Amino acid sequence: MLQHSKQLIIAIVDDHPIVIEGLKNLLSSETGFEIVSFTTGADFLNYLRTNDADVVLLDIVLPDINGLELCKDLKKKHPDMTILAISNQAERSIIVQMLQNGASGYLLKNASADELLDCIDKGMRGEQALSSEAREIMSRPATNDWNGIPSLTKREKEILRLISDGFSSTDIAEKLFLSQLTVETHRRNIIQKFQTNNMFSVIKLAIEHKII
Amino acid sequence: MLQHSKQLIIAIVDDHPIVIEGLKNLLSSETGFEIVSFTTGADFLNYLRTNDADVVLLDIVLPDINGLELCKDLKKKHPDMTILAISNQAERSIIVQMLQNGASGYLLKNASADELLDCIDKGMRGEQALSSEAREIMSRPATNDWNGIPSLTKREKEILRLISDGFSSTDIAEKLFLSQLTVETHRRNIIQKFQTNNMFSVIKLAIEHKII
DNA sequence: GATATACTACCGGTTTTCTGGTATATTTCC
DNA sequence: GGAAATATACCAGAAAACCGGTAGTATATC
Repeated sequence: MLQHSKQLIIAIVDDHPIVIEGLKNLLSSETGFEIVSFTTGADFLNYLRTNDADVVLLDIVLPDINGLELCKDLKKKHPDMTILAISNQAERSIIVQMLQNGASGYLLKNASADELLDCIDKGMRGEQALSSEAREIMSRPATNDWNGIPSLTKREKEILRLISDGFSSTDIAEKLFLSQLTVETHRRNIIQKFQTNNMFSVIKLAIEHKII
Repeated sequence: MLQHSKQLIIAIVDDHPIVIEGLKNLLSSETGFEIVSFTTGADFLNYLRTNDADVVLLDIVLPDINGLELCKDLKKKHPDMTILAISNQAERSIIVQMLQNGASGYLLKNASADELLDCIDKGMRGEQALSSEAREIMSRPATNDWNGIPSLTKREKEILRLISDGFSSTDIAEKLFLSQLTVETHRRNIIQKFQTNNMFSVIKLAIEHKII
C-alpha cells in the first residue's frame, strides 16, 4: 500500500494507554512503520529535540498542552510533518481550527482500522484526510452565522481564562502587573473579536470552542 | 494471576474500534480469556440472548444506550456478571451513579495496562475496582464545601442560559415577563449556589458540568 | 396544618463592566 | 527597514452587575 525508501516513524500522542495500544495494534499490520508513543505533549516535544517523526497521530485533549496549540507549534517547527488529529470532539469548529493549524486530517475516535490506514496514506500524499464522520460534519451546510472562530492572542487568552475563573479587572491587573485600564482594553478587544455584547456570551463560546 | 476451571468470557462494549483493539491487545497477554466485543448496547444485549459473559468492560457513552442505564439492566438480568465501567467521564457524580447501578469498578480511559488487569482481577473477586484517578476523585470530598454540582431550579437554569447567551437582566425580564429585580434575585441565588463571586465563573462551571 | 422550596418583587448603595474614544511602546513578520 | 499586530495605558460617562437586606405568594411535601 505504501512504498518508502526509508523507514517511516509514526508518533502517537495520546494520554490514554488503551488508545495507544489500539493504534499500535492497528498499525502493526503495516510493515515498515516504526511507532513511538507519548502520553503528554511535553514528552513528545522532548523526543523531537533529538529525533524525528514523519506522521503524528495527535489527540486534542492532552493533560499538559492543548492539541490545537501543539499542532500549530509542530507545523511551525517541522513543516514537513504530517499531523492527523484523533479526537472524540465532533464539533465542526474544532475540526476547522485543527485544519487551519496545519493538520492534514481529522479522525473521530470511532473510526475503523481501514479508515485510519487510509487517512495516514492520504495525509502523507498531501491530501486532506477526514474520517467518514468528520467528513459528514464538515459537509453539513454551514448551519450557522458563525463563520470562523476569532483567534485570540496569548495575552487575551490569559485574561479571558482569569475572567472565567471569577477575577475582576482589578484582580487581573494586580496579578499580571498591568494597569487595570489595560485589562479593560483587552476585554473590549476580546468582546469585539467575538462580535458579541458582553463577556458572558464570550465565555460560553470560548469554552464550547475549546479556546480556553 | 487468575485461576479458573472454565474459560472466562470478557465482553467489551465500546463504540471506538481503536479502544477495542487496545483492550484486546492488553488482555491478550492473559491466557484463558475469551474476548468478544460490541460497538453498541443493542448488539451486546442481542448476544446475551444466546450467550454469556463473565466480565463486561462497559463504556458509558454509547451510540444507542446510556451506559448507566445499560449497567442497571444488565445487573438486574445477570446479577453474577462483573461490570467494569471504562470511560473518559471524570466526574464524581457519574462514578457514584455507576457504582450504585451495580458496577464493580470504574476505570478512566487513561488507566495503564497494569491497572486494567488489576481491576478485572479485583472486580471478579468481589472487591471494588477503581483506577487510580477514579480513586483520587472519589477520595476528595476533603474539599468538602464542594460536594458536586449545585442543583439549579428550572427557572434558574433558564435564566443562566439566557445570561450565557449574552442577555442582560433587563433583556431577560422582558423576555420572561418578569420584573428586572426578580431576575437579579435569581442571579444572586445562582451565584450563591455555586459559592463563587460572579457570573463569569458560574458560566464556566455550569458549562463544564453540563448544566447548561 | 405546618414546613420547605421555588418564584416573585422591592430598596439602596457599591463595584464593575461596557462604550467611545486616543495613543505609544514593543514585537513579529515580510 | 518598515508595516502590521500586539501589548500597554489613559479619560469619562453610562449601563449593568453585585451585595445585603426583606417579604409575599404559590406549590409541593410531610
